[in-house]
Amino acid sequence: MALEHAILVSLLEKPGSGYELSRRFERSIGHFWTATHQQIYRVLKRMETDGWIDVREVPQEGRPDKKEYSVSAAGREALARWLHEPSEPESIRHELAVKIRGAAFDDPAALIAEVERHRAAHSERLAHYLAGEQRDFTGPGAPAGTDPGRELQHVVLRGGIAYERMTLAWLDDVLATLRRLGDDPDPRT
Amino acid sequence: MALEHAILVSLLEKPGSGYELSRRFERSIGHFWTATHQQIYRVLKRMETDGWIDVREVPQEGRPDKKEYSVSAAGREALARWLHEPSEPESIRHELAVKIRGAAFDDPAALIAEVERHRAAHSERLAHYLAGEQRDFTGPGAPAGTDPGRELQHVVLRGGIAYERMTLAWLDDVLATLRRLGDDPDPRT
DNA sequence: CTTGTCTATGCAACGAGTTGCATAGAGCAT
DNA sequence: ATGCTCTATGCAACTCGTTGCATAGACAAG
Repeated sequence: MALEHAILVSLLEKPGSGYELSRRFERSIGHFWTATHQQIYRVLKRMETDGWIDVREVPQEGRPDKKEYSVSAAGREALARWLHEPSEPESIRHELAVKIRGAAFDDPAALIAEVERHRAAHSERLAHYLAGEQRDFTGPGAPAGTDPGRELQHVVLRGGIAYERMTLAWLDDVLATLRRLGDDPDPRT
Repeated sequence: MALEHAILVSLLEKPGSGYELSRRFERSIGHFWTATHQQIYRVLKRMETDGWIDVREVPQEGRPDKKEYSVSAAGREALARWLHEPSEPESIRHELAVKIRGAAFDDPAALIAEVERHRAAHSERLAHYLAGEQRDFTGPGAPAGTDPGRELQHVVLRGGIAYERMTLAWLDDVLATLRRLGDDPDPRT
């Protein structure tokens, strides 16, 4: 039930259309919350009905018109209410972990390529986060000053970076374990 | 679409009833995959229809009878097929991250108690994982030997431990940031 | 003897999330 | 002309996941 609130935060950071939101959810926000354009359009409609957001038709040249959404006073209140509610610590759903335990009943070595694929994807994500951090926060061209919004965006990004680094180290551990089991499936023979 | 496969892995590790599975999903398996008993009963029924698992009525004393499920040959094949399919790297859904970015439009200091609650929960989980690791893998009473299944369970557990340690460090970073913003909301005043 | 807890299974309804498809204007390449 | 990609929005159908409720036997506490 947090997609509404993720959209509110994103629209407060910068108003935009459903399409633009879906692009943002592929990028910065998507690092910690994903959503398809379908979900976004449907939820935007409900939020509009509930009076959480205002719409403005924006005619454009060279491309279809868009509906630009921005957060209303009622939307800000809804966000504040949610921020003050307690929430549950996240439960992880790691498909790869299921596969690793499942590999005990199949060929562990067959998983190596799959784990390497995941490792490459996480490595790419880390590089992407680090580039974003340089660009927006720590690099020479990054804006100076102590804007609370920027500080908070930065600490969330640092979380993403820490997550990817931890995951890379763990996947190396997994690969070493799988290779060990492949080399030496049964030391008694 | 991995709940079926998580159940297959769990039943291969040890056959059991829907109730027992739901307990396991609260514990070891729940560390990387969660499910309520409702979901488990529904999926078990479908898996039985599909011939992936066999049932055995087990009369019990002092408690209601149970249906013990075990994986059939077709179930093992289904698991093997899934293991050889590529899967997408996980997308995280971190509600707390949304709240942290949202705090820029509310009072950042008001989030401190919430973050501390999460920190305590993760700290408890870490202690729980470490106790399990001692008991089952690294402690003096732990079984010796190089069973591939145990090795793989251990590497998954190490992943959980790494995740909780990383999360605790990040939450400390978040707390420091929130406190800094609270002490010094606007240095120009 | 009633209340509460634990084991054990399940239905019904709802909400969240995914997938496939459709439309439509603009620009670009062949 | 035709097909391809990008922006922009949306419907319909489906699966996944959660919540509330119901049943029922055994046991323990008051």
